[in-house]
Amino acid sequence: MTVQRRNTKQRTLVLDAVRSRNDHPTAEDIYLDVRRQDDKISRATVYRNLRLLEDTHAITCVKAPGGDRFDLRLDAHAHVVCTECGAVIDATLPYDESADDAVATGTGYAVTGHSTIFTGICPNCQRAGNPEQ
Amino acid sequence: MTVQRRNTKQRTLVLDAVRSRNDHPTAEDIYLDVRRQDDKISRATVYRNLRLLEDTHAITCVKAPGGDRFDLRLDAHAHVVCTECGAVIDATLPYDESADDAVATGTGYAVTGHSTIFTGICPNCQRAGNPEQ
DNA sequence: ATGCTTGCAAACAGTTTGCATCTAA
DNA sequence: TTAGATGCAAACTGTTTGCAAGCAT
Repeated sequence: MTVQRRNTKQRTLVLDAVRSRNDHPTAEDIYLDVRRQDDKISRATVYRNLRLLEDTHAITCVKAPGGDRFDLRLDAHAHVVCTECGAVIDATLPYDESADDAVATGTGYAVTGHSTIFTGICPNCQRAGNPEQ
Repeated sequence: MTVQRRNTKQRTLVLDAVRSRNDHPTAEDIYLDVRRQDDKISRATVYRNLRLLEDTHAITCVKAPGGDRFDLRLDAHAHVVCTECGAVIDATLPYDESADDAVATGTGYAVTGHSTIFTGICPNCQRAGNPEQ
């Protein structure tokens, strides 16, 4: 039987915070957002609930360099990270499930999925000018 | 003009250590390997040289959950990570450069590349049995 | 000689954990 | 009532950095 979960005010705040933004916030971003509603909530609670909501499949998590980013979308999809400012957006590219089978066959691993992260420079940072790179 | 680099014993040891294994070692793995040749080398030197060799394109680095893994291969390619034991191997899958253009066009980002990580369970861990997952 | 490199220790970022207290069910 | 959840502080992991001494060029 599955573990019992309780509906605490804090858990709801964290879930709502993730669902209220589509810019792939960090745990710290969520902490700061939630702090505005409840100035007693601790980082530990935010981290614990983000993990728990992830385990529960209520949210997903993008393993980006520099730290995990949280996502209200539940379907597998690729992301693009700006190497200048760290912004993360969804990639306009369909998730290719057939690749999982191909790699499973080729490697012998029991493949459960894959994650693709594109790197580049976002329109804003391109405009802001890039002195020597 | 490009910055001057010196050929120190430590730098050579680190490069050789990465080149002598194809199992995508962590910085700590390399540190331990190199320590066997030079018991005075420090972690800081290993980390500094790994970064420098990466910048120099002498080695590459795989951003895996739990820490960077270093790779003697210089061509872009996908990886498969075992979620049980952390083993990282090369994926049997060609790197798709056309995806970069597609995403650049779709998002407005100046895409420089992408990295794909498959997750799954390696043959060893499958054999070792997986009690309840 | 010059200045890139080293080793050491301390700092750092992101995240997790032990524990006493609190609270949803 | 009681087991899950919280807040706090401390611990932890992976990595970077300041600094004085060392060594490649």
